[in-house]
Amino acid sequence: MKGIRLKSFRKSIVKKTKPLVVFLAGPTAVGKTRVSEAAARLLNAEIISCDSMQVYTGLDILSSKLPPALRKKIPHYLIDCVSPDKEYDVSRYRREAVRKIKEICARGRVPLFVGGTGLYMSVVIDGLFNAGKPDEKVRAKLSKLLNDKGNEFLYHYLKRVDPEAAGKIHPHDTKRVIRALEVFETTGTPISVLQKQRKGLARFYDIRIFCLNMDREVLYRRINERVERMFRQGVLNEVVRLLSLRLSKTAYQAIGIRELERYCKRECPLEEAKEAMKHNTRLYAKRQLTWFRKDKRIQWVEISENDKPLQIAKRIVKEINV
RNA sequence: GCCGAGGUAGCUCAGUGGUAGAGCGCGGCCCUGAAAAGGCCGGCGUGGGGGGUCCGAUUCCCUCCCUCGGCA
Repeated sequence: MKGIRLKSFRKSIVKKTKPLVVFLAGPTAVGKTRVSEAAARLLNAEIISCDSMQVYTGLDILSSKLPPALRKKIPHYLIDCVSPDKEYDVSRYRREAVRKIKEICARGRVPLFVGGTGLYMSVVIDGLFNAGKPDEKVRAKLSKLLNDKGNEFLYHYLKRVDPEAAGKIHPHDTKRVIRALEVFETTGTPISVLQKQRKGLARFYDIRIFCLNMDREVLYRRINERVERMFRQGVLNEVVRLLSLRLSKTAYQAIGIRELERYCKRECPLEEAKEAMKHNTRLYAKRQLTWFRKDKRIQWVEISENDKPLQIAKRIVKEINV
């Protein structure tokens, strides 16, 4: 019995010719960050953040970043790499993340992605179709069309040029209708055709995806507590500072900014803004879970609040070695 | 103790003698260059307990329990 187990263990090591890349996902406030430290140590890994808001400098409390002092022992990448007055998007994330993977693997270490932005994760793993940069001019033109003629008109336009994409997009989802039309107008090719042309990393890397999850009620309680903590740490000052800059469209959508902006403009009491932050964060966590649930490659790690980060990390590492 | 108001979804409340809705909350889902964004779908219920009238009660009557307000 022991011999067999040892044999298959050796075999699995020999078989692993592709470099290992690990993803640690999970809804907001589930405890990814604290587990990542322990997991990185056990795996001899370097951490690549997979979070659309932690890329921004200045969104420290809002995005619950690990303080810089605590990031020193293990290298962390793609945190604090862009100013909040700059736009950031999936494409740029993917480019930078793929570069980091190569660098880390070249050093003989393991890239460990940690974060809750599902789209960023999927784009790193499965690739992104190439449609060139977004064209603000075309976008503006299409928005104007939307304003003047309404979403049904825009949707019918899409239905004519790209029925396949139209079939997948709801007429009310104007953001996606516009994007599909933008791609068609700038490239002359329907987005539904381009979307099939993506190259993933699975051929070159041994990719393992883990998603932390816990009882929903406990998670929601933790989210509420986290928001309360943010206020004790001074989110209000942080947001006031951010609002004095010219925030980019992408940075502006972090949960907490619009809510506290309303308070600053005296449009609502502080308590209402705070409750809105809690609520929006809970909805966000729910959407994250829906996204992750869809990906059948994910290995779920059910945890309870009292589990020690090291124990959780050990469970994950054990799964990897199976 | 007496008088009044009321007990319907997780919460606030509508409504009807033919087994019930609304808002919020909650749940599920979609997603490919804005993703902490954007969009779609779902009522999730022993109608306070018991009894009576009626073909039929959440609705009418009686009783008990509970909550709130007033008087003691």
